[in-house]
Amino acid sequence: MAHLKDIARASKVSIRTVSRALKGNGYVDTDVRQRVLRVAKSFGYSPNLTARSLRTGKSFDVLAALWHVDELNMAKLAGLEGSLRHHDYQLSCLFTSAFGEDSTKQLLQEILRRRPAGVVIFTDRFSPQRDCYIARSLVQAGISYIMVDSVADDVDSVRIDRSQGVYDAVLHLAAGGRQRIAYWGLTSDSTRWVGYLRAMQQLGRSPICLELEDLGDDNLSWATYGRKITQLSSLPDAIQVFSDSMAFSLLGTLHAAGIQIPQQLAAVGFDDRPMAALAWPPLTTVAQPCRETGAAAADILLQKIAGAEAPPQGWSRTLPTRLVIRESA
Amino acid sequence: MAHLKDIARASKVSIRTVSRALKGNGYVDTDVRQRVLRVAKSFGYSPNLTARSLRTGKSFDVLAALWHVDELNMAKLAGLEGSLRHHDYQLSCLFTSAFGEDSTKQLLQEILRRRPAGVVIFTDRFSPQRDCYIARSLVQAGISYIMVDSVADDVDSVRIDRSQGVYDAVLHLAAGGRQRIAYWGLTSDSTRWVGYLRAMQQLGRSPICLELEDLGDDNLSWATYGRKITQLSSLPDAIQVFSDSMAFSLLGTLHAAGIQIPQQLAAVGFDDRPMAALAWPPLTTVAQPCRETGAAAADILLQKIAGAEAPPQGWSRTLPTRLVIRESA
DNA sequence: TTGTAAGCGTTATCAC
DNA sequence: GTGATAACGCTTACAA
Repeated sequence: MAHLKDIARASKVSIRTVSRALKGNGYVDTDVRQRVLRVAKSFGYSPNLTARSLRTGKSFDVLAALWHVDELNMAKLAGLEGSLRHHDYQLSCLFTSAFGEDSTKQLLQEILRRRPAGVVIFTDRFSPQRDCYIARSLVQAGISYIMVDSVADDVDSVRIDRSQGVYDAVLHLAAGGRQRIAYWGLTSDSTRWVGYLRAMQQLGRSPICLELEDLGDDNLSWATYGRKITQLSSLPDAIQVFSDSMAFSLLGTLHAAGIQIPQQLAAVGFDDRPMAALAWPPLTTVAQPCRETGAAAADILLQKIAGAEAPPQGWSRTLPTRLVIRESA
Repeated sequence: MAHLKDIARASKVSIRTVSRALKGNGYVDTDVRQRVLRVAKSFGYSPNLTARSLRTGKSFDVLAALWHVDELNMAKLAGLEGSLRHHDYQLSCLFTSAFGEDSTKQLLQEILRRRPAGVVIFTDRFSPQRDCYIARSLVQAGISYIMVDSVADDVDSVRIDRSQGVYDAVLHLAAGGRQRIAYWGLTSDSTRWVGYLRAMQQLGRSPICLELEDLGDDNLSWATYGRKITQLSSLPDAIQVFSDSMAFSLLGTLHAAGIQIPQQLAAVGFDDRPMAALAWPPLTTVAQPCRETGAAAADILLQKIAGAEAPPQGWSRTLPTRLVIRESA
């Protein structure tokens, strides 16, 4: 692998001149520049990034830390990497699942050890206090960060407008003539529930929550709940489901109970996992803007790294979802 | 951030001694070592990896290149990262989807530019020639590599014994009393088909292939094919399906056609995606050993990086699948 | 057992 | 415009 020195020798100029010619940041005679560029190309030169980093004190590594190993995060990661690469940054990953006890501390240590230019935290959406702690620690260490999907509102995060997504879906159900639109989900994520309530209020209807009384029992699977739904004395004619996963369970259960979808009951999921298109009937669902989320995270993080001022509304950004209408509703 | 110099000054010894004390590779007086270690700890010292890399000429970056953005690769990636981290290597990612035309060339250029210690190629299982080309290029550039799931047999790759997986599944179906066990899949991946044929031969039965005559038409979705299956004049009583995705389509279709699963027809998928457990009925399927695949890739790659001799049978390794029995078969 | 000094490949300062 | 030369923080011969 060729070095600056080799090119300097071959072009009969000094290293400094080669450096200037290649980066185009100083005055170099046009002829000399041409020659140097040609030689560099013929040598297949590409700078040693390690040396550059050491000298400039700058890193071009962005570290992503992930809790959930799933396809949604994978797509967000892909969007992130594409944007970073476009700006000559590289993406490294850290899967927290491989950490043991005291994983947050270990994660932070590992981050500090690697001295990345910035960090992207893909939160698990269930630990706002942890998010805050991590954010504080990183700020203190002088490392730029952006989170993805944090529900803590005092950290910089790219968020997805889940509330609006559910709102849109419920209005779609109503527009389709559905009268009794229910919600089946978890209270631990309030954003979707809030969107449902807003929509029902907008429609002037009373909310119907399918959260059954013994939901606290973790041993009952979603499928079991689905079966309970089919046994309700009065079935709703539409259900907004928390996630595609739960919607899948429900769909099968409804089929098994002989309930026609969407004729008797419409169902809408959330996430738009690839499987949604393969369900029977193909699942209408609220799509997360995965690639865009990753791209937005890259955009914000690079600005922070560059030392830009935070915009008046802060760094956080909320991206819209997209209702994907298929056959289930 | 503290440097070796700072610790040396504070401990009243030379940089060299600090280095030795911390790495434990030379003779250092016990007292001195204790003191240095204490000071280093109080300073929160951690070595500058960039400087170390530059000096030693070694990189501790492993680069993973991925074609498919899905949860299976994500799990393999997680397994890979965990193992690498355990050996103080870090994992960087490159998603080929973000490359434009001529993506293979671009990918190789990007790999060379970054000078990683090694490369893991997560192939798309459909381009053996490309795999070979990439492998040759990397070897020529002196970069250690390992592939994941390559179907080219002259490259080093961690493979999954899909053939055996399907074989096991078909035998399971037979053990459950199924008489007419069919296979529904793509010919483009022959490994699974071969496993099916082997099993049927072992059972002394004739294979039943559900690949319908107009399978060449890409516009027909899997669901459409599923419907065709329900319309067969004589239905099989078990189907080994190519993938969980296709099995999902099929399951819904069969339900819609009023076919009881597994009573009338048993179905087995392949992959064990998380969704499989949520299907109705929960899908019996052949699980890919994702984390293990990633770990094996790390293991082999690190050996190659260390300059170890290839074992007599070559670097490639084939991992067993695991039959996950749920309710669909 | 410990210290001195050179060097990894780049970038940046300054004088010519 | 261009060229010596120092410096980034670490590792490692070699000397003491």
